[in-house]
Amino acid sequence: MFKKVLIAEDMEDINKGVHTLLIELGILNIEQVQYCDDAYLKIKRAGLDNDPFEMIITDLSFKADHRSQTYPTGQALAEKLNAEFPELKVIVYSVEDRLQAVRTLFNQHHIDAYVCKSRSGLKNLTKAITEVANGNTFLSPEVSNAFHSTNELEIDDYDISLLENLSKGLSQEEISALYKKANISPASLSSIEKRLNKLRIQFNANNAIHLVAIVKDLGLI
Amino acid sequence: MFKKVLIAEDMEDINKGVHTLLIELGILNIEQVQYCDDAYLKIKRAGLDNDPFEMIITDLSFKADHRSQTYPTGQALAEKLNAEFPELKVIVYSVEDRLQAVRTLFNQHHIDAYVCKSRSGLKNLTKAITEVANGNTFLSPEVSNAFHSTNELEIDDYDISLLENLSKGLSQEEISALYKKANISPASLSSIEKRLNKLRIQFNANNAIHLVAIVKDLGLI
DNA sequence: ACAGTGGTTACGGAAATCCGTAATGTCTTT
DNA sequence: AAAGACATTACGGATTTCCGTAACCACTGT
Repeated sequence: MFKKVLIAEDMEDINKGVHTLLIELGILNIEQVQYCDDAYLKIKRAGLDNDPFEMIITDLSFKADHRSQTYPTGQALAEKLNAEFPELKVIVYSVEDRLQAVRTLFNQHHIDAYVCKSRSGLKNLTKAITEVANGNTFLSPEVSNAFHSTNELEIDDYDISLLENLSKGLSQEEISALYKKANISPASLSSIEKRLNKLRIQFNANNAIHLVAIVKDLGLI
Repeated sequence: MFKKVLIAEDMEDINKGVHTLLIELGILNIEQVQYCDDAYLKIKRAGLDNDPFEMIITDLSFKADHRSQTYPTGQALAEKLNAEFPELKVIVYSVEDRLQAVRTLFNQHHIDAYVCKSRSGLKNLTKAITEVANGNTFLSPEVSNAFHSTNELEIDDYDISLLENLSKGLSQEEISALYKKANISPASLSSIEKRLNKLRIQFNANNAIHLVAIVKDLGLI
């Protein structure tokens, strides 16, 4: 089991809950921070002191306040940690249950576990910690279908970009002009229309507004 | 100070945090539930037993699971409690910081305090409890401008309903037909167009898609 | 009673979307 | 080189959204 663990979480009460859990698991050295930047600094410091953290449990969303942050979200922190401290184990503990977000965390930033805060959040967190301690990964049941799922796999980056531009208020014609300038391949208005039509069918959307609302709810954009 | 208090909150760790706070405040009789329906039943029961709760601290959002609920959200619970137990004090303790939601909770459902879960959530909750115990109301600083504020005051429930229907994929004409059937007052296509135009200006949106994307990001819908 | 204000409705034209069809282009297979 | 599959583009028409103007109420205040 781990000996030295860091908790990053901006709500003090949850912080307390996770803290007691770690104590019950027999982890001796536990530190807590309420900002991602502090988390990074503590990990950096510990590394320099040759007494590195073995694991971090972090939330995803941190409410912004007066202090401006280099790493405003757990996502940004995870990315940085993966780049600089690849051996550090990372568990994300968040209310978010958007499959796309979970996928990128695992695939791009190589986190070791993702646990959804929910009624049985602490139970799952316990499982996650023991799994990670054994060198495995862990995925909360709420988002377990993030990977071995059949659906929505055929939506590529082009689709995402299309949806993002739509949600930014560009008309289809403006998007066409933009893609022509940027040399992005299907750039004609006609192709864009066709692609959006495909997406509408795929997501059972009545119109473009509906489509954007749906994919925003799914966390695709 | 209160003697008998109920906590409704679906995440066990936060539940624990609030619980310890209440103990520190010297409140003897504390009960907890993880579902709004259970909260209602407990309060009902206590009323029949002539030993009613004096206060409830409730979250707003409860994750849905297998059990189907009559009151799926804290909002629905607050509405029911205000109608049936008007003397019961209600404190809402939630991460939500949407001003419109806070306003309706105070104006329609007559809650006594609204506290945002945040870094200083427990501190504010303490304040809220003492204020409510003295017969006052309390509002977290994060949402204190929900009332004496200049901004976004002119977005009412009608606007919200409009945006929601838009995001559900209804065309403006369909919304018009719907409102005519439901006897909702500005029901003509023309009025709906005009209202949406106002909202677009207010939110600096280029078109309806953009508008829906923005208000979804803001959490208005 | 009267003008003024603000909200609802009506209408019309420009622009954007939705949707089907068809032409062109590109690449693979034989 | 020819044929077939597939993506991209082009075009036309129906529908919807966008936006200005104006008529029609209801309500206010001097």
